Amino acid sequence: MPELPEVEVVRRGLAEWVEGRTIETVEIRHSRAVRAHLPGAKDFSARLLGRTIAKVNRRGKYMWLTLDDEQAVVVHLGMSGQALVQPLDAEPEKHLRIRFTFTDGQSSMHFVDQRTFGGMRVDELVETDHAEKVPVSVAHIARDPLDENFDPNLFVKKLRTKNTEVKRALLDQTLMSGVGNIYADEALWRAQIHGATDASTLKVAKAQELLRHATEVMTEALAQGGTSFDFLYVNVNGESGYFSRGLNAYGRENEPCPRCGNLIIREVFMNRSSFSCPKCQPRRKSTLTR
DNA sequence: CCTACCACCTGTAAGC
DNA sequence: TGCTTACAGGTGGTAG
Repeated sequence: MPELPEVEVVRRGLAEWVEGRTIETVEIRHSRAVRAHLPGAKDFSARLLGRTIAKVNRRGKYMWLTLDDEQAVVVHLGMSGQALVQPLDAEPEKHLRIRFTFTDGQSSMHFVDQRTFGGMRVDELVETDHAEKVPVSVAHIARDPLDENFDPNLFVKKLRTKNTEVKRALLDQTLMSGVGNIYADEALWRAQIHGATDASTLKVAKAQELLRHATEVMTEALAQGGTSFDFLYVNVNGESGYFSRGLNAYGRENEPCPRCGNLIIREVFMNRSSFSCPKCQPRRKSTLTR
């Protein structure tokens, strides 16, 4: 599951089901799922056996299971990862990559990932601003707009210094995290900005408005359990979210724009699809210097 | 330093 | 019915 709302849905589920539980067994069924753990799969398991999960945290699209003040298990879902809470006797899913059981003998945690772009690693925690600790591999990720210490003015400032297109900047997780292809298109539609607009040409007020829309659309999506087009995007109980019905542009090529009725178009940008309304979000001539 | 590109995978749907 | 091509909620490494 990918963007902030979907990851937060999973984080909440894990917080409910695994916080306070002690890991009894770790089964790695596909080494690629722990490829980011450089000391290897054996070391990964060894570091987890007998450890208790204190808390489940998130920044942007990254989650981590905090073990203590020094260490955490980073969980990244990539394009197709799922974290599921399953009964002990559940049939292994086709793409089950990692399985944890706990000493209470209750349910197990399954990390399922069709495309294996996601994975887990055990990481040291390092201190960031506001005396907060994050895993080393998450330290380069900016705070997301649902983070109480997120600084809107800092984001607006960074956005406006970028010599690139605004959609590319929205997807840059070092400016603000959590936004992916769906919510970038939805925020741009709400703000009536074409994604190819030079980020540096946005007025402060327009940049603030764009940020507000990004925050609002992700908050609304979270309240609906996230966006699911299929069973790849589900919560820890395997249930889909309902926000796909709240999308105004993403995936709606040739459908009328809910605001003006013109047909939504699809364009290829950064080797992926972008959806926009040609009337509400007119493309302007770029002055990007390259 | 900054920005742009694409490889990394598996599965599905559409086109011929 | 195949076979081929395009595409899918992300990102890290690297080339320029």
